[in-house]
Amino acid sequence: MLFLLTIFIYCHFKGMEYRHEFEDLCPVCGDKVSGYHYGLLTCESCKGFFKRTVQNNKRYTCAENQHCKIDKTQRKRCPFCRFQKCLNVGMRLEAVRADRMRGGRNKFGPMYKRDRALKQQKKALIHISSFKLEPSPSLGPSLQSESSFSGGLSGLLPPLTPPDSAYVPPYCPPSLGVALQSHGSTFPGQYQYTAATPFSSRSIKSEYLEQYTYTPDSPPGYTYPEVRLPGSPQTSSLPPSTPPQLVLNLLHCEPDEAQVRLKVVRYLRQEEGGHSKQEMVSSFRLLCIMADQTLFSIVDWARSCIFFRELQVGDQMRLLHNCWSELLVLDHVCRQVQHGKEGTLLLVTGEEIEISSILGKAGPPLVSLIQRAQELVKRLQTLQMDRREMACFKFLTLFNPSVKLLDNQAFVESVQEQVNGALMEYTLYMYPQSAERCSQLLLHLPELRMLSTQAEDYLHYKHLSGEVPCNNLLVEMLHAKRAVV
DNA sequence: GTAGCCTTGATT
DNA sequence: AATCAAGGCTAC
Repeated sequence: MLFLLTIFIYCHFKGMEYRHEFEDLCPVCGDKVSGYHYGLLTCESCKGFFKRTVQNNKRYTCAENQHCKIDKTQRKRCPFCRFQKCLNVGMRLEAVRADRMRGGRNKFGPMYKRDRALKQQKKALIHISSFKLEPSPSLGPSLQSESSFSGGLSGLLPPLTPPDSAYVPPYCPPSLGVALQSHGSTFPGQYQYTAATPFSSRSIKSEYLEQYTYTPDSPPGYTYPEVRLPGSPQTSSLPPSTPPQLVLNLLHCEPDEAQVRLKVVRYLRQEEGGHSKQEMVSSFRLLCIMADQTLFSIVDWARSCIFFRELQVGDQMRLLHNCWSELLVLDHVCRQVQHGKEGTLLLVTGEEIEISSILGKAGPPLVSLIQRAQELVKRLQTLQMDRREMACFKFLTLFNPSVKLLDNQAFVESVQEQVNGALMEYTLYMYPQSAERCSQLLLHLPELRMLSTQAEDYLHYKHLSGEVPCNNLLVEMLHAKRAVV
């Protein structure tokens, strides 16, 4: 009986949500919608705000912690957060015309039409079956269905018991357990859209889809390629009309590179300082410390991540034990893809080193590892893999459904599926001219896995010969995995 | 700077 | 001719 009541309440709640969805409320501030503006249905004021911001290249700063609530009454208080929300819900920079031409239509016309039809369809469906738990998957995500609610994504998750943060499995190795449960080490500044970045170095070209970078400190000369040119052939079925919200959310989980860099550099200095000048810290040892610190930041990233933080600590550990080396390799590879300079490697510390200088000193196993990784980097560079796709890769790696003995296997599988779907949708949306882009990207995951296995083997070998510093997370992970397998 | 209303002009 | 999403104008 209680079960039925729960179902009823749940249905009722979902029903309310759907009703909400079709009310004409601005996804940014909740005010009344006045029409499609810059990619989606918004109110007149947010339309104007978005236009002023983009046209005048405005830069705002947030006086709080960049999480200000934006509603009708408070929308004027923090333009930074308002603009961030505009971007988050999917307002399109490229719909603001650089030439300020008035009137006419832009390329979004068909998209608006399609969205209207989709909304109608969905409305009809909900009218017919108002007690259905989930909307028909065949309808696909609506333009604004998820973005209309600040907590929209949690609605996608199955109901879960709250994570039991006090529980530590008996086999829990010390430092990972501590890292997973400590609450003082998260990065305060996660990646956020900043009002300054998208327009800082160039003007917005009307009708061109420019992909803007989210990193405040990405190399100044590096711009992402322009895709979906006006004349580019479209596939027979229209690409999705907005980027899937999930992909945007995944990117938001990314840690602040500058913070990670600072942390690692600080730790390395401390480590170097602890030794006298005579006993210089070996480069391999430094490399281990760097990797170790990177691993800590990866664990920190995972802990604060959407989906992952919903899991119980036991499952969190199992997932991390499974993929730590893959995530480390992926971190390295992604950094190189973004770095984009052939012949040099960009370290997590921000230092740039010549590959030739390493190859000269390193032994054959490390040389092979570096070369193999560089080949992967090259292939991903050719594909021009973007940051959002990289964020998806991290999640696909972390939520590996083949990990055994999980308490919540179904959840991990569902995340894998959701991210996979979102990546597919994202690539279709962003790169409609290459329908097979998603699979082209995914083809590289096995190589990533093989690389990480090779790296683990190398580390294990080095560990056995006593060259890896003790008491680090790296070794702990190495042992944990080998103990299980 | 904000936001409501006005003008414009390609598309239908 | 009607539509409607761009940019413009202006009282606040």
